[in-house]
Amino acid sequence: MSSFAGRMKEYPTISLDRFDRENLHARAYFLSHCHKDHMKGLKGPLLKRKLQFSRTVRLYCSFVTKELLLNNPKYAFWEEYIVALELESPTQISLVDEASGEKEEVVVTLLPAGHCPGSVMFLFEGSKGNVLYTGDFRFAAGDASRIELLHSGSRVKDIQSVYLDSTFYDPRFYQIPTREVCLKGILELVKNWISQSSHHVVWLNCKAAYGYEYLFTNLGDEFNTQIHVNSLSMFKKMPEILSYVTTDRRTQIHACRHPKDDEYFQGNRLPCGCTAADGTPLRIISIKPSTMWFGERTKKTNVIIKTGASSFRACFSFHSSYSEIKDFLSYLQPVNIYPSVIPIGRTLAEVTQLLKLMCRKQSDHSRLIYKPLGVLKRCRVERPTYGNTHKPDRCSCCTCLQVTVWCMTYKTYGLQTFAECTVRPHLHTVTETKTDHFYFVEEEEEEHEGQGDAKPAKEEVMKEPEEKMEEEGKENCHAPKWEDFFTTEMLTDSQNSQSHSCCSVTSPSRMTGSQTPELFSDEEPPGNDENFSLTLSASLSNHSSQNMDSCLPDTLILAPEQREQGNVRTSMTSQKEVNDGLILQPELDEVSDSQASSDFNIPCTPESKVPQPDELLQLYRKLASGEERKI
DNA sequence: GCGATCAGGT
DNA sequence: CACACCTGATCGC
Repeated sequence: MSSFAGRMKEYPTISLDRFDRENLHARAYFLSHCHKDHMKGLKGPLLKRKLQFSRTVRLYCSFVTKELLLNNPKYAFWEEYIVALELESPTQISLVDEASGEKEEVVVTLLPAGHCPGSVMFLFEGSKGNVLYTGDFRFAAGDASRIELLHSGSRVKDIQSVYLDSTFYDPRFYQIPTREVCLKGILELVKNWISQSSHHVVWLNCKAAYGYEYLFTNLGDEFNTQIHVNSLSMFKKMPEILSYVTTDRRTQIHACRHPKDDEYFQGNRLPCGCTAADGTPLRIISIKPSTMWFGERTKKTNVIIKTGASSFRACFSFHSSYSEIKDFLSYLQPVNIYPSVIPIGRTLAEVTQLLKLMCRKQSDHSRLIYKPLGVLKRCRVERPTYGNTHKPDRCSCCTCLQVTVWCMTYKTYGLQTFAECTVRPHLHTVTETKTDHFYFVEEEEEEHEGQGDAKPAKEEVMKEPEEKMEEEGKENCHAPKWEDFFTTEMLTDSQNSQSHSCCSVTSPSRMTGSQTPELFSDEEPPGNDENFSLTLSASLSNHSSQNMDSCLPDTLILAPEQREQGNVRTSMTSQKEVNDGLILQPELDEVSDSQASSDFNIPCTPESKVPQPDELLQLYRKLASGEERKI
């Protein structure tokens, strides 16, 4: 449940998903989706009064959210103040202080969040950088890379902060079966039951929340039926959903909920009654969608659990799992991540600490220059060596003794390239990329201010020396290992995602590798069931033992405790080595820096700042005079 | 009487 | 197996 206070550090005059307290002073409101925990204060009389006296304050949301919101009469007063925005369509919004007239412009883009109908993330782009507020979301691994508007050209945008749905950001929730797998399990369970006779019916015991609709549409398609619900009004303008629901209770699949004091519900399982129109008793099973999660080393997952003679739980999650969140964050690499939910049993400090591991490293700016180069094959060009046996590379464009370039190309995670000049550094700019080479050349201006000394011609500084790979051992011949680039914490995740890392087109459902979910599990002691259990027996397994499968030899993922212990040790070591200048850590820098490669054929990020010639000149002078650490 | 908040249940 | 929401008790205005 969201505990987000409503405001973002970068754009504090905006309020999102909270409408009380300080949020009463916002210049604009944003609603990510229509769940109550994101609507706190939305019907408050103070806010209502404020709107009546305002000419500019509006509530921005998706069209579907607007429809769902206004379906509730308590929120009807919002109608004239809501501005529905199209998905994936950047829109400029003026944030006006009505007292002073002061104005700030921000561009907002709604990105589908996969949480419930109408749910979106908000991407804000303005003077304080790019900020992503996720609302609640369920992304599968790899989904972020498919969202065009998170990219500028082929690169991921520079995200300053992510305000994150961290509901399951805890290693305990390492894996939640994919929607596809869960759906398959439910379809099979329903099929096995309702095919027995027309009096066999299924009750989907759904909470009163939006988000189950795709379950209805898939069941409807599969069994060519409609799903019985209490009301159609909220879907009246949504034909995609409307055609799958009905208020006619003569159907085999129900998602109705019990009306208050409904006599039918007393002692019965189906809220709308337990007999057919002709008086025949219905044979009812209930399926309760619930979140199920599985540990890192779990091999088998069961997406259906039998909880009683005629009751089941079915795996269903509105939120991304830990591994899905990590995949998402690894891809975006924001500078800051702020949790909007504290998982049960955790503290804010713990979650914040865990999220720090996923933030872009910000330390030691002076040593590193970030150069996003586009999409290349993974390769390491050079590894810094400080021993006597390895001769430093000489920069061929000048007297610079050593230029060390790290190249990591990894489509799923975005390209990061890092350059370090340890002696008399120059500012080099990438102008060309190839499969296994890239080139650094001097910037071409600087002519007007004459230091008069040699202006190096545009030429190659360094290529990949194939032989350098030998020192890494044979296993490193083809590509660098992830250990070389990330902390162990990140690595562990990367190991898990090796399969998708190498092929970003791989189905996201394959993210968790070898884990082949089983469809059904039985919590009941054996022998207490009716004949229906026979139809399931082939795929039943013991739920309580599911986490004991972790020792199976084909489980490749490390255990959490191993991972964490290893992480602490390795992180400390690598940090020391970084401090000692022995190992380069991948670092990112401001986007404006990245845009210096003017002849690189990927379009610039619109909001980024291209350095002016005079700024570059100053930079060069500082570098030349050995002031590199102040850059 | 109304709204906010919390606990507890599903 | 930790979603979101409802109900009821309590408190303050």
